[in-house]
Amino acid sequence: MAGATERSYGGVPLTRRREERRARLLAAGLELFTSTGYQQTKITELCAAAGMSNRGFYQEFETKEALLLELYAKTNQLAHDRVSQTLTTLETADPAARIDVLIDVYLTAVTADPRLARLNYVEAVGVSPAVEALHVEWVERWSDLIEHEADRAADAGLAPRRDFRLTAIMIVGAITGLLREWQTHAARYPAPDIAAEAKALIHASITRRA
Amino acid sequence: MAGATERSYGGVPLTRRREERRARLLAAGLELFTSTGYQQTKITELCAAAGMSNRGFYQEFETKEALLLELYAKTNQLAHDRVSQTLTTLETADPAARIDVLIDVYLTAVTADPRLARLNYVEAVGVSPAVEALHVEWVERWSDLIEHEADRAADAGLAPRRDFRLTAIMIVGAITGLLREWQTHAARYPAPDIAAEAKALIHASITRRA
DNA sequence: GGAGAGTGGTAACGAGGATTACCCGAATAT
DNA sequence: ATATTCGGGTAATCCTCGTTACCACTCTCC
Repeated sequence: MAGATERSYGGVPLTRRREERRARLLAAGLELFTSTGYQQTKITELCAAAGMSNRGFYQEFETKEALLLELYAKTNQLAHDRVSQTLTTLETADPAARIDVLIDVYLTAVTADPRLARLNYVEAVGVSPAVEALHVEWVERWSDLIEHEADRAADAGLAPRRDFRLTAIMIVGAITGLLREWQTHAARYPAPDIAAEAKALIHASITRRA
Repeated sequence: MAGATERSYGGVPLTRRREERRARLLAAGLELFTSTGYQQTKITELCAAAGMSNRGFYQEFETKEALLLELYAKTNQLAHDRVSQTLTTLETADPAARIDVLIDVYLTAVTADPRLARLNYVEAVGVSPAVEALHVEWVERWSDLIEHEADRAADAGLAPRRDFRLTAIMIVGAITGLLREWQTHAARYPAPDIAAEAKALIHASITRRA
């Protein structure tokens, strides 16, 4: 009845083993969802790839969708953390430079592993209301960030003062769409070229006078 | 043995009835795929919505995927026809005007019914290799068209001469992504505003000097 | 008017796969 | 050392849905 103390098996405490299994399932999910496809991936396959039995899965996740949601959130969270952290170190930089860095950091994060791009921009699209809701949430978050940068640019006189909301949403959609296409041609088009296109796009959208 | 002549039932010949059923199934598919969601839609529901029995479906389509493919292709084909037809009537117009018209015609076609946007940019994403293949095919086609327009702009001295391939693909991805976001906010953002953003984006991408 | 073929609906079949009940083996505590 | 409890794997269950076999009905042609 020592419910408080943690029993360890094989010298490894419960929480650690859970973490490890969780990590292995996430890795297996990323791999299979982006090769076999999300819908086509069976729970059993997932477990096999993660080196555990069918049951192990249900110990960690409610459903396959929950695993997808976590993968999606994790990727975005990581990218967002990196971007916002980088931006705080550039507090004094000029708005144009901030935007370039923003793009670079984001693209580096999501193109480092093409599977992440495929996961986020193909496999996680239209899966379920819950996934769509999470997507919308992240679009909001990214739009806020871009809108804020656009406002800074306007303050600095680099862009006209106006409501950048729709523009920000469009930019998020555009980058998303760009990467959605990129991941099928990843071999052909290097990430830096993508970044150049994205930068041109975002600068033009914000500074346009129309 | 009058294999050539067509038997008619209820005064309606076979081919016409098939056409009508096909049309009703397509309509039901568009409706259900975009409300219930593609994956969640059962064949039985599809048939119920189309006012026919389970069997009617298999008479016209191999699988649910085939129906989706046809819907997808049809939407793109229609938009493409309109765009290319309009462009031929503008043979003499200046490149910038052609691009604006291109955007207007395309966006009008796919935003006329928000369901079309949802179908193309959400429900039909990541469904299966076949659907992805069709998507890639259409991206190619649209990219060719845009690349061609970009070359014309370059010829006219409105843009630098360069390889516009990646830019064209990006533009397709960007418009796609923009519409993917738009369809969730359709109520809030009017189509003309979207068109303005899209035009700014495409002009900037083509004329950029970097 | 009847024979025969075409058409469409109903209902049952069967596969695929998520979920869970059960059992065995491992690790602690007395 | 052994009783006790916890963790994990296997395998059966159950359910959902796509698919199709069969039947009743309608229409044409002789």
